[in-house]
Amino acid sequence: MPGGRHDVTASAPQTAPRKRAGNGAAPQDIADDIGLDALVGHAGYAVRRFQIWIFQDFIKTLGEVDIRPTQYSVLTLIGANPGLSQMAVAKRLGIERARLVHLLDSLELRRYVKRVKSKADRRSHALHLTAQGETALAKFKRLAAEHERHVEEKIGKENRAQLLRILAGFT
Amino acid sequence: MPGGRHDVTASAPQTAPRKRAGNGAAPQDIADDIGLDALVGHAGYAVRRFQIWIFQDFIKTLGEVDIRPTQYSVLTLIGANPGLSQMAVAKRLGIERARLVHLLDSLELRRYVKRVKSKADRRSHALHLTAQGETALAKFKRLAAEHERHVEEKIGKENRAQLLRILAGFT
DNA sequence: TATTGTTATACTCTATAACTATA
DNA sequence: TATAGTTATAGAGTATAACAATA
Repeated sequence: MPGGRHDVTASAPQTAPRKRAGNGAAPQDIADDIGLDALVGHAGYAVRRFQIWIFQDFIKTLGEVDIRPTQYSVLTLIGANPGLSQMAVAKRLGIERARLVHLLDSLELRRYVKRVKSKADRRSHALHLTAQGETALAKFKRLAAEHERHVEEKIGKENRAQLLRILAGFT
Repeated sequence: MPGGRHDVTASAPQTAPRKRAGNGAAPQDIADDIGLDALVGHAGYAVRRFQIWIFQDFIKTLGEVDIRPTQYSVLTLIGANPGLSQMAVAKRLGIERARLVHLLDSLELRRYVKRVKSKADRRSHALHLTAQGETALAKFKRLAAEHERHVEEKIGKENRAQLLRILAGFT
């Protein structure tokens, strides 16, 4: 990528913000003084930019184990609620059930998850982590916690807590 | 859509939050008591879910004019900075320049934008709104402001302001 | 009839690479 | 040689529709 804003290479800039004051999150590394007009007042714009940054840091931090945010959320949910059906997981995480099929295919191939035929309802599968999946998830959680520290370094501990409080209703 | 969490049909629930206390953003309409475990502590998860909600409300609110968030951001940026090159717009908004080509193709087809050959650098195009584009953008901004009010109703005026402050560095 | 998992298709978005015309 | 715009391709992700097995 040609040195764009999506660059996550420097994960903790915290060292003295330049130009526009702010909280340590410095977007304008290079001098482009282009006004955003109405965009600065739109929550969606800021949220989207932040979400891109945060996902890229997550992907990078968990790069060594090749786990992406959605895969992590699926594994965590199954780990905390063994026996869930695919529909239940899809609904809880807001993933299309058609897409979950492929996500689980790949997680099953990697031996993290197994589909067990449900006896109660023979249409559905009960989802479980394998022993290997449990071990792996523990490591993923440690890396995810590291990613979370990057977020703190980026926006500040207090602001991160505020954010979680404000958005708690959407989880 | 089978009544999922992505449902944006009821845009302003504000009327008495049920179950988990919170700020009016109610995710658990139906009784599924599935624990999220580590996910509740991850800013990225909450931010992603919120971003999906906010974009869907934007798309719905600007549905009558068929303008999506990215198109709106491009039009707004050009409107505020006439003569920008495609590279400048792409960099400022964090869009791949390859993708911007198609975005501009469609906006040019709809007569909102025109590409003018730059005399200074004959490789680049100076981007401008057409008269029609100016008029249309004014309407888009009114609708976007309406969308922004939906956000306020959803998370609260104070929280929205906090959010903008916390994420100001990412715009 | 309705639901679960599945397959398939289309469209959006991201990430690259390569080409052209300029610089 | 480097850059601006373009074209093309591959991979996620989203949104649908339809089908088989089962309820």
